[in-house]
Amino acid sequence: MDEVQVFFRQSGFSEEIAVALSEKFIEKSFDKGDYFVLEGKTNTHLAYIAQGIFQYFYNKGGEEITSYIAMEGGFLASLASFMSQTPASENIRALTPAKLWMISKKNLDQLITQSEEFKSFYIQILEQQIVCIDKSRLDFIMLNAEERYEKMLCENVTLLQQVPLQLLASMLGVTPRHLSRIRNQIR
Amino acid sequence: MDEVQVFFRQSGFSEEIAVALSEKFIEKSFDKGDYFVLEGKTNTHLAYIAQGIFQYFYNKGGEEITSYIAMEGGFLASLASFMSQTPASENIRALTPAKLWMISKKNLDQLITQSEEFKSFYIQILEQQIVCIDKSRLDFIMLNAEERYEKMLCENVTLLQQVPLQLLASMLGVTPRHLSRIRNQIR
DNA sequence: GGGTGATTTAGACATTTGTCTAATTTTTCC
DNA sequence: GGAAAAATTAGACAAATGTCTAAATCACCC
Repeated sequence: MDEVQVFFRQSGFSEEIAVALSEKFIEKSFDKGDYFVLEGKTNTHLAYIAQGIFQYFYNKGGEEITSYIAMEGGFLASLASFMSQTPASENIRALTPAKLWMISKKNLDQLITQSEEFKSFYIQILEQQIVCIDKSRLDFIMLNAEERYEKMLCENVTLLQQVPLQLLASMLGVTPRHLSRIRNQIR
Repeated sequence: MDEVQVFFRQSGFSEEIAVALSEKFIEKSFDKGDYFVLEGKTNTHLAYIAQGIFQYFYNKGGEEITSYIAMEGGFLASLASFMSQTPASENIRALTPAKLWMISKKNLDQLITQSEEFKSFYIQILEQQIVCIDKSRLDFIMLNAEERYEKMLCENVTLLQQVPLQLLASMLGVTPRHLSRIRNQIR
């Protein structure tokens, strides 16, 4: 569990607290295709992605619609399900072999209650998440598909290299056919 | 400042704490058209909407694009600007005469630091906001314009009654021309 | 209460995006 | 290394949405 400690040390926690925190986390490996969250089941753990890529997706009449792709260094949870401990309406699965540091809702709540410092840390994380999600939402209002693709091109080259285009298309809110047109046009 | 106290009492705080909290809030009235946040200026206060309707909008080459409409009982802030105290990239203004309870970033941080109870309350608010924004973002991926309009119809009748259709169109991510078509089709 | 400006609707046409399909290229796996 | 599956591209046409414009309706103000 060394790496988790290092993470918390780098996030500004003292050695002592970092050790205490890291004890609440469990490390888990995922094969490609393994599910972290399954639609209908409650999302019991929050995770930090130490390695790998995960896909959030919904089932809409048999078709899988990708809503987000999370990568190394990000957090993983079906937010509504985890926060209110109710069945998830989305799925999350590994697109590559992956390694997660997971903490249960119960342990997280305990940490938040017990450690003033961690509580502030959690607020920071929440605030960061809000800003990110809000910006992403805004992109759908302000930009057309081509602009959204170009933004993705700038901000996340790894995504382009490692994730099938059909998933990116779905995440951009267009069909693969149309993404192909967009890519053709840019050239 | 009575109403603010009532609000905090109803949110589960003790009389004593509710009084202390309410002292940090200032009440302010807005005329229709008054700005709460101006693009380029830092959003210094977080507000609770006691009365009125507010429009979030961006300037895109002279055109005003509405990203959100906030109503009575909601919170008001340009999130990224307020949280990191940097210049806002959006505007927020009153669509109707309005009344806000405002708290400065400094006072909010103080409350969060000083009151364990308030800190937890703030986490609750953040978590609620995340879930809301995330759902709204998802609507743009999962639903087409007509479905988004119908959802708005179900969930927020007040919006339909009190906000000009051109603004709703902008918020749905379509032109007024197309919203008119959608409304015509539903009949 | 009537004029003025804002809001809403809608026609005609252009552009964007989706659907269906098939060909081509790439990846995977034994 | 080669067969099978998956991913990517693209043609042809359909549906959705935007642009420009004008008419009709509504709201507001003196």
